[in-house]
Amino acid sequence: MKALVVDDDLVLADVISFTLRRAGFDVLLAHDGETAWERFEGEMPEIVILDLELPGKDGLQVCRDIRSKSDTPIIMLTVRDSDEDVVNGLGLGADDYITKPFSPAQLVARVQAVLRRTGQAALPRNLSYAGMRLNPDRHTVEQADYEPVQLTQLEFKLLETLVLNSTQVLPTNTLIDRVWGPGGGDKAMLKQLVYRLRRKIENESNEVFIEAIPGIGYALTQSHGKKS
Amino acid sequence: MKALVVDDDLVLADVISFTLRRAGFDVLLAHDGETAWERFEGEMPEIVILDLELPGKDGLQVCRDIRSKSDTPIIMLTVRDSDEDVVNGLGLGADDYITKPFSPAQLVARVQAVLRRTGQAALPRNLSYAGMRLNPDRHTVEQADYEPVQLTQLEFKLLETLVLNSTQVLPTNTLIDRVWGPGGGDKAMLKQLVYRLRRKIENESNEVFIEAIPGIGYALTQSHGKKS
DNA sequence: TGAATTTGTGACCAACCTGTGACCACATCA
DNA sequence: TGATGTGGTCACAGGTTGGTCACAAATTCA
Repeated sequence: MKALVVDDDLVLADVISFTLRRAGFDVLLAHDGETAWERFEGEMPEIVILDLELPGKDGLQVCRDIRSKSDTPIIMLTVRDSDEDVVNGLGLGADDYITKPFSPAQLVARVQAVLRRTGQAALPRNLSYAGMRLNPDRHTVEQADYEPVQLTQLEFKLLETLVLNSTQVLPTNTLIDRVWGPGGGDKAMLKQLVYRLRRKIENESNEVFIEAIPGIGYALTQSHGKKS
Repeated sequence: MKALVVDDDLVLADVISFTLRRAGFDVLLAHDGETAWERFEGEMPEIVILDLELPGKDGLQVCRDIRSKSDTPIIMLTVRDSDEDVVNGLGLGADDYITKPFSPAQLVARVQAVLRRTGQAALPRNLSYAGMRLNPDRHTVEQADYEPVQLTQLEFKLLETLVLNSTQVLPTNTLIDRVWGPGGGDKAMLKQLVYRLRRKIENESNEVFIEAIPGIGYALTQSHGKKS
C-alpha cells in the first residue's frame, strides 16, 4: 500500500514518513505541488497526505487536480484551523483533515479509518450478491445451476467493484479509477469491458445484470425479468 | 436521511439539531447513552453525532455498542483533544472526530464528507414532494402507481431545484443559473427544458406540475384539480 | 519459440440529449 | 389596431453515449 506525503516542512515530512512506514506503508515524498502531481501520476498511491501550505502550487489546487483525475483518498494537513479551510477542503473532495500539531498515532488512526471507509483496505473474501459468489483467488464467479465462469483480471475487478457497492450507482469515472487505477483507463475501455463481462455472467435466468444509467455510470441490479 | 444526535448539553444539541435540519436531515435526539442506544435500535439513523461526555453510559461504550451492530457512520464530538481520545475513538470505528468549539458549517461539511465516503452520499437524499420521490443516483423520479421515470442531467437538475424550493417561485434567471451554471443557459433553453420535463413527469393524475408565473419564473404546485 | 488468451483500438449503429429556429396563442400596451 | 414580449409546441441537426463487432497489439503460457 503506497502513500504519498506532500509537505514542504522536511522535518515533519520525515516524521510522517517514518510513522507510515512503521505502519506498513510504502511512502513517496514530495515537497511542492508540482512534484506532488508528478509523483501522483507516476506512482498512483492509494492515499495522499497533503499539507495545504506549499510553495508554488497551492495545496487546495493539488487536491483539485488529483480529484479531477481520481478518487484516491486525500487527508489534508494544516496549521490553519479556520472553518473556511475545513469546509473548502472537504468540499473539494478531501476525505479527512488533520490540524497540526498532531501525534503520529492520530495520523495512522485517521489513515486507517479513511482506508477502511473507501473499501481499499482489507476487502472481505468471497463476496456474494444475489446468489452469485465471487472467488478472488481464482477469479471465478459461480451462480446456482451454472458452471463457474472464469473471468480475466479486469473483468473480475469490475465485477468486484460493482458487488462491493451493489447498493449504489457507480459513476463512470469511479469505475475507471477502480479498475485501471488513476489515469489508467477511459470510457471506451470501460464500455468494452462491460460488454465482455455481461457476455460472461448474464445467463438465461438473468438474475443479475449490469444496468447502464445514462450519463452517470453503471449499477448492479436484480430480477430483471419483471418487465411484463 | 435520519441523523441521531447524542449530547447531554441541551443547548448544544439544539444547535446541532437545528443545523442538520436546515441541511435536510431528520434529527433524532438523545441526551444519555441508554436513550441513545434505544433510539438507534428503533430508528436506524444513517449517521450518528456522538458526544463523548455523557452521564451514565460512556460515549466510547455507545460507539462500541453501535459498531457491534452496524456500520452506521459515527462522528464523535468532544472538548477533549488528547490524541488518546482521537486514537481510541477512531480505533473503535468512529468515522470522524470534531473537537468543540466548532462551527455549524464545519459540522455539516464533515457530515457530508463522511456520508460521501460511506457511499450514502450527497445531501439531501431522496427528496420528495407530493408523493413524488427523486433518486439522485439514477436521476429517476417515482410516483405512486407509475413506473420510475428516467430523467436527463438537466431535467433532473431542474426538478431538483424546484423541489428544493417548492415553497417559492423560482425566477427565470435563478433557474437558468442553477441548471446550467453561471453564464450557461438562456430563456429559450429553459423553456424547452420545462417542456421536456413536463412531458415526462406530468401524468394523468396530475398530482404535481410545473406552473409558469408570467414575467417571473416557475413554481411547483399540486393539482388544484385539473382543468378539464 | 509459437499458440492462446487478454486487452486496447477503431468502426458502426441506434438511441438519446440538447441547442436552435420556427410557429402559434395569448396578454399587455401605446 | 399593431407591436411587443412571454410561454407552449414542434421539428430538426449535431453531438454524445452506449452496445456490438472485428481486428491488432500485448501478454501469458506451454
